[in-house]
Amino acid sequence: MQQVAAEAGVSISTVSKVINGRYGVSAETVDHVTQVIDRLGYEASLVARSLRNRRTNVIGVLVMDFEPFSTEVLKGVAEAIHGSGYELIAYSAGGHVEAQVGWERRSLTRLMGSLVDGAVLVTPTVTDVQADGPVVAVDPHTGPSGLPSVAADNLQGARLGVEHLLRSGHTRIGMITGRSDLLSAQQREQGYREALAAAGLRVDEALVRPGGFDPELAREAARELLSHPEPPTAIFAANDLSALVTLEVAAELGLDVPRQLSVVGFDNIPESAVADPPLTTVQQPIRRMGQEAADMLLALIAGEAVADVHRTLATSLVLRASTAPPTPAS
Amino acid sequence: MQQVAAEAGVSISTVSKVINGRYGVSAETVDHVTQVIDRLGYEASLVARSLRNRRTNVIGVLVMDFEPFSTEVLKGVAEAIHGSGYELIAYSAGGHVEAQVGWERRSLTRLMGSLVDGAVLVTPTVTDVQADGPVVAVDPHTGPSGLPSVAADNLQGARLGVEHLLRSGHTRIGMITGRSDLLSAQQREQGYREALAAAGLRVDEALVRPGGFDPELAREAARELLSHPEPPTAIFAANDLSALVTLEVAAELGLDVPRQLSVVGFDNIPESAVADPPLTTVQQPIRRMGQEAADMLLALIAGEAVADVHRTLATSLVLRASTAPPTPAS
DNA sequence: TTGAAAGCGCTAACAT
DNA sequence: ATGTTAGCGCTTTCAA
Repeated sequence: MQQVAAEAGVSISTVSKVINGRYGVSAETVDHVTQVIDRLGYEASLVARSLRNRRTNVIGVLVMDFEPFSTEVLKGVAEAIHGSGYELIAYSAGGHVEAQVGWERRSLTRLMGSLVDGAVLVTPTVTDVQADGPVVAVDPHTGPSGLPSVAADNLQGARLGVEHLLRSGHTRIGMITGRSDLLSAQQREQGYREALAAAGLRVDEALVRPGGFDPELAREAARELLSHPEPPTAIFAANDLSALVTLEVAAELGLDVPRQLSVVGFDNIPESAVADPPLTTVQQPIRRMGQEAADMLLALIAGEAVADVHRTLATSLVLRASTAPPTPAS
Repeated sequence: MQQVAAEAGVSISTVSKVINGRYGVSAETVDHVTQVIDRLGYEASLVARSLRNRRTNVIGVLVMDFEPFSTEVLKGVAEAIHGSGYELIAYSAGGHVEAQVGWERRSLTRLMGSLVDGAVLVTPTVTDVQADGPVVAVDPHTGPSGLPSVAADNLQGARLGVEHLLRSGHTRIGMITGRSDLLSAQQREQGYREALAAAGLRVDEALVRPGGFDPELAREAARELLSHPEPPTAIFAANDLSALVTLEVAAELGLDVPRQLSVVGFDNIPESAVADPPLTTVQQPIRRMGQEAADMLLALIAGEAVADVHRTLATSLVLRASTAPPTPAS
């Protein structure tokens, strides 16, 4: 900015006024300074500007790490932001081990109040944060709390998946559960139990094994289920990763999917479509979640009243080739 | 920071010293201040710190928009950054129309020199930028120029795709080309021509139609090719989007793919795996490109000499169901 | 060992 | 219409 001022032969503040379109500058000066700016390819430093201004016109997406889920949310947010005049910054503290716990609060204090006018927090574990600006949580791990939030309907999704199996004629349906400290996992298990109950079926606790959203734990759980003296004819996994592992275990044991075993997952990650066989799964509308969160955030920033601060988006069943009616013979 | 200082009964500068582990503070004071910091959940503002320091320990990924390609690069960069101690910021000016041209320079001047120590520029059109820090371009549209860059081997990829068709026995192979102002598109066309030439085949210019990487143009091109009096038995499309459109046109015309027409795409976007039929295509190692770019950037920031500043990564053929030998009858 | 003061690039209130 | 000055939150001399 100094360069521009020197080059144009005016003061720094005049340049600032030109850039920000403030009154009190002659049209002539505006022209001249504008030309110099263009010639030098100057653009105000986002940082310096943020430090001085309360408003930055930037919204932030704070993530623990850039993985498939968070980047999908990011795409949704970007779509919703288009044409709003806002810029977008996605921030990850880098996923180092020490940064694990409390990354939400840390990231928030680092960016909010400067740099960003509001933030979307993706899959936070802690939601009792307070920041000096609007914050919307996407898929909070501990459920809707103080923070406005957008999440998928895990309960309904799980019922969808299990009901599909029930309709196919399965009655002995096992489940590989998720991380018990996460609300999403609890709800998926609850949906499983509710669907069975609604069908008048009793839950055989021996068929509910912990998978912890973890491939190795899930592998163990799948082995246990399939080596049960009276094994299930279908397995509902709390996430696709666990379902994919179940597919592998079934292959190891020489079980034909879907003829001898049906498998339903949850998430619909890209890998599921190209699995062998392609996985039938419950899809979360991740992009939509990002869009809704961004819409909500924009409204919050604009000071508008937001009616439903805890939104739940419907999930849907994606039918592929890992499910079929049970074979009477088996 | 004022709060912390007040709470701890010390000066602001002492707090700063504690945070940055500077010498000249008693162990006792360090302990006390650290406790207060933890209790208040304080974290230094990234912005204020950037403004003062030359070094920020943050690297930036600058994109025009958050779409599938750029987010895939982002994932690769994130992987490479893990454990390096760097934080990651991805920035998009928002994709508004006025920001279209020259977004690379603008973003760069906005963020570099403050906020980020170095940047990865994704698919820039302009590469003659100069910033006061290292910059690496991923898949620059105009080819390797001044900027260090990482790109896929478009030439080799195109040959791979066309050679697959040739090996299957096709001799009448059409092409839907890409945006002629983009190097990647030019190279893909060149690869097509070279592969045919290497097979001793002459290129029938009537079978090379412009698709511009645009669905509508591509649709038109596909229609022209397939309504040719002597239509090709196979089509190589410059990108998956065009190939997918070609599949649609073939279906409209009642052509069976791959029995009556083989189609090969380029990119391997997720949609291609679930197309009908699943598309055989040339895959770009997008994640790897992000990783390589990040590795290079890190080395550049560390002041290390980087031998190969223009890297080209090999592409590979993904065989799916849209190709087959030509039917002698047709 | 600690604190006071200057300054990073910018904007806004104020003075000319 | 233009320039001067203070200060955003932080780090870093430098002095106490």
